[in-house]
Amino acid sequence: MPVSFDLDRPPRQARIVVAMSGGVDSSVTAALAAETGAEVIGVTLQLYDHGAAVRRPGACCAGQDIYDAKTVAERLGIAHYVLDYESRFRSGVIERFVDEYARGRTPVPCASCNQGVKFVDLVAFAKELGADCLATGHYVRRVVNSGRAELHKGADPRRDQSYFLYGTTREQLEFLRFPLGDLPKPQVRQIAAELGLEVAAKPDSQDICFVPDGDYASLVKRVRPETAAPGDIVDLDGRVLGRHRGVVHFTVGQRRGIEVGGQKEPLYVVRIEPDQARIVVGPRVALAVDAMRVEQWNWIAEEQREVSVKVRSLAAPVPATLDGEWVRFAGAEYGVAPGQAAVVYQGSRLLGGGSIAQTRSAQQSVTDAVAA
RNA sequence: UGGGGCGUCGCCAAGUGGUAAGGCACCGGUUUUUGGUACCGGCAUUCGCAGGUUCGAAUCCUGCCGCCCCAG
Repeated sequence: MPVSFDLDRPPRQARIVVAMSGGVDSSVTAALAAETGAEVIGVTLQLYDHGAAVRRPGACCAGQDIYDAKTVAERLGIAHYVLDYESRFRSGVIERFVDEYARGRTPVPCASCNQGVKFVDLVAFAKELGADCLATGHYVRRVVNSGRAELHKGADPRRDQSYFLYGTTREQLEFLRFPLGDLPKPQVRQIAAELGLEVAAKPDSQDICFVPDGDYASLVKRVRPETAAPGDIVDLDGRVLGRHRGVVHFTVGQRRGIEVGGQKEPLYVVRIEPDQARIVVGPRVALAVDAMRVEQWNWIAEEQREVSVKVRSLAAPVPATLDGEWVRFAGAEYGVAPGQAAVVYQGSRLLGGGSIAQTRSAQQSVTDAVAA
């Protein structure tokens, strides 16, 4: 039984563009689209030089992945295009990524990728092709309620990817389809296997797609050498505890890599001061935060006051109250890093989100100004 | 060169005759389409060095080396 893509026209007359990364998820998405009887066009974005990443299993849209996508498209008998989006990806995702680190913040490149390259540029391209929709393999659900599209978490809570899609606009959402949102991952792999897709057992992607070996620090240092400047590691009172090899190696809430021993309890990064090349560390309690300021909000739904919010992709949402740009947590949150996304939910529905700009310590109730 | 104290894993630190706790750091793994967190596992055949006593010592004795403090 074919999955419905909820189109205005009968499938036989419709055209579906599928974003194919070369992985299992988007391959199955393409297969499901083809099953409807619609004309399906697979599109793969070449996002960065595949030289270094070509051998990485699970990397997205480098040489091997493009080949995999093409192979799947052939098997499904659908058209397939490869678009060179390298320069857009560089300016929209990679440069922003390194700039954020240079500011002492911790970016979410997957969110900016979806927000820009995928949902702006690719949507525009699909519309140019006269498509009825753009389908992707994200594990999220698009629910139409009273004629209006809502974005919900994926049915498989372990797989939900809505966190990375908070920047989706209402307009984009009208055009997007996520046929995997109701499926558990094992079933997706099973479908891939039944169809004989060679990517059926391909490992899930992980780490940052454009960073080979997960060594993002090397990339950032190359583009922004100042992030490699050595500096002091100080405690909350300013006492120097040690030295570090560049602010790029740290993120708020981080424990490992501080290399300061002899303590009674572990030390965590509490604050990053890029201008001073200084890392401020403290015990876990110093990480407690009771509010944060979020900027560049995007609202898919109507704004609400009482919500639940996620400050990282892997975490249960916690209750919070919205007050303008500020989000007050009902309890204390730990390791809230500026630059990460704050995503607001009501139940399974994603209401909106933005970028964490600064946090307020629950301990002293002082505002930590984040270096801008 | 008078007196006192100390020297146990990279750091902190238990252990004073019975066959080396723990914490921090570090390393590895698990988890994960961001970073991080968390969790699990690993991590001193050896206690400044050299002798001695003892069935048996990091623990007792002797000497040496090093460091700290007080007093000169």
